[in-house]
Amino acid sequence: MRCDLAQTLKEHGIKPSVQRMAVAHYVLATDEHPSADQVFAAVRRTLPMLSRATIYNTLNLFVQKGLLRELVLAPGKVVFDPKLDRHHHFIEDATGRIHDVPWDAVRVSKVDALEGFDVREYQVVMRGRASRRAH
Amino acid sequence: MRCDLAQTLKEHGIKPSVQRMAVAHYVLATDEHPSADQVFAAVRRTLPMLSRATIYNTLNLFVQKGLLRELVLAPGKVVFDPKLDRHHHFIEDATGRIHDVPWDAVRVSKVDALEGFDVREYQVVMRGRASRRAH
DNA sequence: ATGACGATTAGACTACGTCTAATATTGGAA
DNA sequence: TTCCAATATTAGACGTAGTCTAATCGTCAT
Repeated sequence: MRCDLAQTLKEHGIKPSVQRMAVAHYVLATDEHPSADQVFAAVRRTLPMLSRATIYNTLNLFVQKGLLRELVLAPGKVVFDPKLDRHHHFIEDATGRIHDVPWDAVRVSKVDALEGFDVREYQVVMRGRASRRAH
Repeated sequence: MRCDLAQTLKEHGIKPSVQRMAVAHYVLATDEHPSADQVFAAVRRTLPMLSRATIYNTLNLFVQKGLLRELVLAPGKVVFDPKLDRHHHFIEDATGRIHDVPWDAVRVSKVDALEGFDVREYQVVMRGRASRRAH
């Protein structure tokens, strides 16, 4: 996977660089939904001179190029999600923790027939308690 | 409607006050999805000494008491929505404008059967272009 | 009237994100 | 290889949304 990273970036029209590789390495590998600051902290461990501006530039570039999705699910919580496959999201009331919900776990119908709207993408956002083991 | 405002607040366990009435009057009447600052600006026109802290206190109180819903639909855009009936949301890519989508316009199934999650509420968030007249 | 409690106020403060100007890196052309 | 232009990165200043604090004000029950 490591050696494919540069390739993955190029496929999305992103010129690879040390910093971008490091960000991609972290953010594409994790199961978490990290915030910009979490990414900053994590990548900084391997690249201590990394600047805050670069993190934001890079994350925004990735979003723009379709490599990441930007999720805004709770006040003050912007979070990034590797855009591998479509899925929905479940947010725990108590902790704010975000879980992925498989695309097929719920079914949404009639979205395409929406009068007056041309839906490019959609997702279901659910809130509540995690009733069993944390997924 | 005007004279019921105090009653509405009390029904939600909120002690009425001049400031709270003014905020409620604006935020429950509008069709917009105003941000905290929009509410601040609007209510200030009638109550010029109103402080920023009061707006946030009041809006958060209303949310906590179930009178409003807090929507976080785009980065940096927290927005308030009178919690009258359930509905979904459609966000225009170009403008960020938020439209209500009637609850019955799409159908979501299987939400209650979600393994491991106890869903308290959910909504569908859609993004795309408004294809005809702005709803 | 008085005292206690809650609401409101102004303004300092924090956190997240953007902008700017200067420097460093890259890739291509000679 | 050397040079140039274009792009990426950096540090730190800046902007903005929202929170916190301490003091003041209002309300209500006694």
